Amino acid sequence: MPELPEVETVRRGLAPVLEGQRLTRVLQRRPDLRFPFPDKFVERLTGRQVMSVDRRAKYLLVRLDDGQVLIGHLGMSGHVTIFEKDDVLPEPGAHDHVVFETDAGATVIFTDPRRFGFMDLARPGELDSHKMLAKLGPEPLSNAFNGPALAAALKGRNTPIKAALLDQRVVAGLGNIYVAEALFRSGISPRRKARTVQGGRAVRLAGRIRDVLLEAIEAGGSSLRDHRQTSGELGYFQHNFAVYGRAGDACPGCDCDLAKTGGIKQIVQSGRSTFYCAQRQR
DNA sequence: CTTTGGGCCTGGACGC
DNA sequence: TGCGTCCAGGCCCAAA
Repeated sequence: MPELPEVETVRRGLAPVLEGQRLTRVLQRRPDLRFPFPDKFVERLTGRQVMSVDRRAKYLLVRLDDGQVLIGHLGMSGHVTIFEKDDVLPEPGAHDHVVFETDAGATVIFTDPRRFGFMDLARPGELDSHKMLAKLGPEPLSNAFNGPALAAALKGRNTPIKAALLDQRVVAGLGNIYVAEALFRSGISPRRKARTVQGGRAVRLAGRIRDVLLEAIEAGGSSLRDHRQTSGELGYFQHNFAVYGRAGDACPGCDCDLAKTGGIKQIVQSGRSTFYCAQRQR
């Protein structure tokens, strides 16, 4: 489940392969992913030069020389595989949905078994008003995101802080995993009312969100260097989570009696699993 | 306005 | 072994 760090890792893998290159061939192997591909998707991409590969929240933004922007989302199971000029290409898999070739001879294959991902092509000037991007909150690694800004976004919100942090209008790019990890590091219970996360709590939470994302990006970057041909998901797999997926375990640094507390709790909030330590998160 | 819940999609884990 | 069931979850949308 690619969240911001995994998407950033993919971006870093793609940037040197695509930037400055021309897309000589684009293969679209089915009519839709989560949504239908836009009209004339292949025609509008073929021959274009890539100016930059950027990221906004969990979206990849491939800016083209004619002002169009290719928007990509990995969904749950999406990933990208990069092949250099002389690499041997595998037979196409059932879930390899889009293939890009550059004039430098690189091939980029987008694979997504569950098809929760999508691709769209914004026309020049229409990126900011795109339905998926228009309402996004601040980038958590930007200067716009800090304690006071987070406190303001949470003010008056009656939902649990867990649900509020998953709302991409509050902060853009967090998913179920990093919300759990950031709340653990902050000592804040996922069940706490969002509106009560103010002042010092909000400052601490904003800081821990930054920390955990930066650490995960760093882990993804190191794995990327080790596995030149693939990007995405690796950071996720190699990262050690303190609470996510660890129901019943003692949390790191915990000195309380596991037999008494039962360790890390797993509950369901708005239909999703939440993991936390009831002793250290209040 | 806010909040909640359904639906999309497939592979893997699990139970019988 | 083989089948059925459930779960994972990002995001939009409809409904309350």
